[in-house]
Amino acid sequence: MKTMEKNRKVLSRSGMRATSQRALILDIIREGHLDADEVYRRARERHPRLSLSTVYRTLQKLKERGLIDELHFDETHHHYEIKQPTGHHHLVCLSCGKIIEFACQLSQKMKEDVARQHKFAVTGIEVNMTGYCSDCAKDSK
Amino acid sequence: MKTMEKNRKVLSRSGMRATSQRALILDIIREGHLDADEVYRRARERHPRLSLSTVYRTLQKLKERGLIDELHFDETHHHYEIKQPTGHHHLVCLSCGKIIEFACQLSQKMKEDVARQHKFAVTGIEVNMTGYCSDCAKDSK
DNA sequence: ATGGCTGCAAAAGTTTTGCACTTCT
DNA sequence: AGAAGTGCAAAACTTTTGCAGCCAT
Repeated sequence: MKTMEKNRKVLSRSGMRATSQRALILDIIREGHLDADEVYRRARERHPRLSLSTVYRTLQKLKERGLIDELHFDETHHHYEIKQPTGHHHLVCLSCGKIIEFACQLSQKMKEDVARQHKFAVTGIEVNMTGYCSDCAKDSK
Repeated sequence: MKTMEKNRKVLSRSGMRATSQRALILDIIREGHLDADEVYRRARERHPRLSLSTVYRTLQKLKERGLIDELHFDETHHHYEIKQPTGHHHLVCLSCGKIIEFACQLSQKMKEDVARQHKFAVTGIEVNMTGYCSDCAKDSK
């Protein structure tokens, strides 16, 4: 598998040992905005002896090294996504659970405003909106 | 206590039974952006037989009725605050943990942009920034 | 009075940790 | 070889639930 080789290189370049478990987990995170348990279940299909601890430890480490981002939706657990070059934020459909990414030029300005007004050195920003997607077209009034 | 009477009225008006536990919990949430366990600990000082289950059930119900908002910071548990008339968002200092509220006129526009571009009916928005407050003045570069 | 609420205990769900063994470099 | 990573089991932490009795309306 070509992509596995690429994943190993990404890991090495970030100063992490390139194990098969990590390459696999990285591969799976590219599939979407998954939580730890979903990563675990998908990974087990290809590597049945993988443990959930390894998933958690790997997610932690990938986050520290800046290879993935952690998302905090309205739930008791987190979701993860591959770090992307352009900043973006998320919409969560309350009906079907779909997660939609949206680009946002305003959030940059928002950061600057806050930094100026509160003398706050911003290192991260997360914007999450909830609602109903066009497919679900809820008659919520 | 005058404020307890007020809390009971708030509860009744929202169609909830006004119990002493709920009035107390509402009172304590006014103290800040607390998580369930912190609400529990503070509440026990005034009502030692209060159970943690009641705290969770009450927070759940207050959220449903729109009396409080749930915040999702970079943690495995949630925080709560009294619902306020004007929308605002939060800064979390990574050094001292302080939470700063900031008003934001841009988020309204952000919602409108998203609604238009993705045909998404927005019901909620949460903006959280992390960084370092002026007191901590980190030499993070 | 009666339906909702509470406390307690137990369970469920999520994340972390200790340790012996394995793998990467 | 040595350090870092893994699997397993157990623990820790957060939240939910069943149930008998209590309380607000």
